[in-house]
Amino acid sequence: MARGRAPTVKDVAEHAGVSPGVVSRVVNANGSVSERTRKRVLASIKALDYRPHSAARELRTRTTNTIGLVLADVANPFFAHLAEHVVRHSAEFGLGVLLTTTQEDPAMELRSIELLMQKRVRGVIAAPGTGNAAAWRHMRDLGIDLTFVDRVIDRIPGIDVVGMDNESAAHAATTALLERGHRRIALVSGPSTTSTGRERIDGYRRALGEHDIAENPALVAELAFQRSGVENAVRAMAGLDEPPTALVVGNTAVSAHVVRYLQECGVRLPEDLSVVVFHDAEWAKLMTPQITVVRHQLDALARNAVEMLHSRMNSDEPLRRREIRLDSELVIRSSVAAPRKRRALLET
Amino acid sequence: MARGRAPTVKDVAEHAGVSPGVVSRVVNANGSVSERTRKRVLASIKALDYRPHSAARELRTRTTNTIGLVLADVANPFFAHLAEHVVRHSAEFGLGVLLTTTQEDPAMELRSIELLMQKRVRGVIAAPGTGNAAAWRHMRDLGIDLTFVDRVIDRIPGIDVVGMDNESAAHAATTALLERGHRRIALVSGPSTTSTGRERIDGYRRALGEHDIAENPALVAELAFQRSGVENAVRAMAGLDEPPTALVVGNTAVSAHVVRYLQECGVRLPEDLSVVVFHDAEWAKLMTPQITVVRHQLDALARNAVEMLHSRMNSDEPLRRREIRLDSELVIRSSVAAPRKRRALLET
DNA sequence: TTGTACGCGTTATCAG
DNA sequence: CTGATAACGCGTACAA
Repeated sequence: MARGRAPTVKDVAEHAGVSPGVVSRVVNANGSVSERTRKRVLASIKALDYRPHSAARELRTRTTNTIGLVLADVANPFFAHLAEHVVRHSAEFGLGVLLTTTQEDPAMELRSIELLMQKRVRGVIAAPGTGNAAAWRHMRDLGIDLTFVDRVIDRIPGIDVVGMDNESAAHAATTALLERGHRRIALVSGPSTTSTGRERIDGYRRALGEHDIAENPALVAELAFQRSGVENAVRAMAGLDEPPTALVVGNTAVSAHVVRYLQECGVRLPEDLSVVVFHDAEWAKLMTPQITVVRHQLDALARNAVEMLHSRMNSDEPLRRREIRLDSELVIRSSVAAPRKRRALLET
Repeated sequence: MARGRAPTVKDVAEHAGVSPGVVSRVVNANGSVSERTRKRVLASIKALDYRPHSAARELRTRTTNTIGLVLADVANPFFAHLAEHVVRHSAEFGLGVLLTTTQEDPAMELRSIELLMQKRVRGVIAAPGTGNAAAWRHMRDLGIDLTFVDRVIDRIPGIDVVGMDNESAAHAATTALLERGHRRIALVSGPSTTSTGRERIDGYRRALGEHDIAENPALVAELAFQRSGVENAVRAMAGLDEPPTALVVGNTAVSAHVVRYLQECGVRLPEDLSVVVFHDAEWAKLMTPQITVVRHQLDALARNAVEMLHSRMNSDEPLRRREIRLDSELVIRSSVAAPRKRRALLET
């Protein structure tokens, strides 16, 4: 719908009987201007409902107050909370957030990157997927500051990272199960092509090793971040001659599906299976039994990401690459118990 | 971090031995250009890694491919899913999405509006709160196309709306309970200052009326979209001489808290209380019993919103205001049953 | 303290 | 089919 053109500095200047330069100085609290004319200009601005044109300003100053946020799937409660916090903290810095979603699809991620580069965003916060290392590096080389959250692509140096200490978290979760007497502990994790997947598997392994338990490959399932594959993986593990007595789910994208499928199969928690899940989603505390979770500091994660990006954006010095790892907390709930007598997990 | 300036049309033109205008025509598939030079220009673009500068283009063409999305709280699963779908469908149209969050705070909403106006976004999709009717109207008057989702501010004509048929949904939910023999049905809804709150209360009332039941004000709680107030409201209703035997929760922001508090109080579902909740969140099907829900067509909601906005953006004709109401589906699960013998709901 | 003039990168117009 | 030129709205040196 076409409307009358929005007022410009020129209009304001005319209305106030000054020159455009003066108006600019007023709105940007830049150069000096007499109090009298300042008042007059301010009045004209209000009178005309003047609003500086972002694009023009960006063009002239060669900078924006917009950042990009690239996540896999905002419908995933983990990313949803992360997004909410990032948006809130960005607003505190006066930064707008251009949100983009990839569905874990490298092609979509590439399109996101391309969009953000055209928009010349000032910086980007991203939970990177796999396969676009070159594109991310390119982005950084072009001067767009970059902060990775949650995940790392360790092939790319010079990019700040803020994530969780996944190794320790997985270690703690596994150890808690071991200490309750479990010996056959299964792990459903994300792909080991992602940093989070790798780190969580590492922590799991370390815990097993410390208890002199040989790792059983059949008990480790690397699932893509999609619903498909969940049922097969669960059935495969449950159908083993010696099925697991405990399960750690380190893949937030599928954890609800895993738990739901266990329910559907009639697996009783924690009698038949003890369960620990990464991320303290809403449902964890609503279920019966309440699910033991690894609780992340999502707000701190977001705050650090925004702050790191912001500081980097405002310093010409290419600071050394920083990496922050936040501790997670193991919240024991009733889905964890000592193993019971051996029996088949599923009636097949 | 300062980097060498990005290449411009001028650079590309030089490199290809043509004029800037030709380059522009090539990238925009606009005017006509000989195949030979087109190839050459394309090669130069690739060679220099040229990317059109969004801001410059916006300045010149007086238009953007960015829209705003204003929601209350992306951490709320309802809005999270909505956001995901909006972002995805927008991407299909080549639209970037500037996400903003208000926490149901009018002041934050106003800041969002201001940000989006400065950015001169092409259009906005918003679930508007209360108290900024004038600002929204102003935005529309300035030529920014507007589509409201989920909620309506009916004081503002000329703005497209796509929402759910809340009245029917609440009516259906209430009726399902009535038909199972419930007579004392409670309702926890959002503030009646919001359209969704009002409509859901209306539907609830109509259902009661059709069954010749007088409305009991003590059984209707209008809760703000915040956690606080949940416990008091629940306790107040449970403490009545004649406590409700069924409950409809029409406020997605607090529904999980309501259910959790009921659990904590030892209220058994559905024996002590039948429950229906708006929005089919992840946890509804994970709980024991599984919760009966009103399931919305969130993807259709988002798709319609984006499509309406897109069509409006691309037609100079100020089309008549359109309003779309999507049906919701009542998904009966085991949290609903016939009322049992009367007993106190809480041991006080 | 204020005004002027130029350039940011792009596209539309108009001659050639 | 191509090239030159102006203008989009703003900030900023520099001159007044």
